[in-house]
Amino acid sequence: MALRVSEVAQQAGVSADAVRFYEKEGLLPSPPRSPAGYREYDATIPHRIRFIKGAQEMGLKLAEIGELLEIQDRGACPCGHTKTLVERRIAEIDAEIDRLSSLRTGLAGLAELECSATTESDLWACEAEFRKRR
Amino acid sequence: MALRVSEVAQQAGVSADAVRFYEKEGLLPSPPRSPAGYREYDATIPHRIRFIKGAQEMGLKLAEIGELLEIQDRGACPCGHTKTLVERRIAEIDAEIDRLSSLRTGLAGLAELECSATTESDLWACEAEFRKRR
DNA sequence: GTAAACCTTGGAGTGGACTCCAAGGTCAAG
DNA sequence: CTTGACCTTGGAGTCCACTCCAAGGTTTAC
Repeated sequence: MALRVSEVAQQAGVSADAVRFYEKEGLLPSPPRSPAGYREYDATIPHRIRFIKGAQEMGLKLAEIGELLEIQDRGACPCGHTKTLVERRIAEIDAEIDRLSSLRTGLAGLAELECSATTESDLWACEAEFRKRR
Repeated sequence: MALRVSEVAQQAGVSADAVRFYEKEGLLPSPPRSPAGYREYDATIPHRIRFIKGAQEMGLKLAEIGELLEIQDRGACPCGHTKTLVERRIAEIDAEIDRLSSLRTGLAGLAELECSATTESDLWACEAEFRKRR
């Protein structure tokens, strides 16, 4: 009935090492142990791990996900807190998209340059050209 | 006449530790030393460091910048190589922008949800909702 | 009975670009 | 002559989310 660490890992799509790591970091509760000391998980744990992975894909850090889970485990709804984290993350994403967009523009201009391998065109010239174009 | 490590660092806008680090990584030549063993840089080095920082801002890794500088130091024009790196980097940026954009869409939807702190709305509900919206 | 396939633990290693530290040497000013 | 600001080196620490390992114990299959 009870799931072993690698079964949980396989169901959640992560490694057994990762499951133990999440436990060590406090994202998963310490499960009961078999007489031999093996971890015995109940069937809800893979769900919890998939939540962790989902939140991670949204760009949240393990520490942040841990906070959310902690609030949740205390019986409260962490949605307000989640919203704060999500909004902060959206702001970060917007900043990052802006940064990457202007970077892309700069690089695309650089790539277009006629910078054939003749004597005077060199790396510094490329870079000087790039600077001009900003 | 010769510049000391912290003067170079200050002119280039980096730390003295970073200058020594670049030397160790092969991005800067080992400069001549004073009788006491102090590094003595010529005036072109801050320019080289600013180039490194510029290339870094474009998202190139130190190892890649090192390759470029090595070609350059051998007297060849690294522009062809640069172009390859730049084009690869543009592709990475495009992929990253796409990823962030769809992430943003998902998160924005999540943030809009009426997920007030009543009994049944919890983290898992938020997440289930998020999954539906993809 | 033995081999394969699990499980346990603690601890080290990864990448990237540094930063910080200790323990000592050097140099100019007052 | 001492204070303080520089310089040298090697090596450790940072962040993040793991992964990999060794050295052992357990369980399962044949």
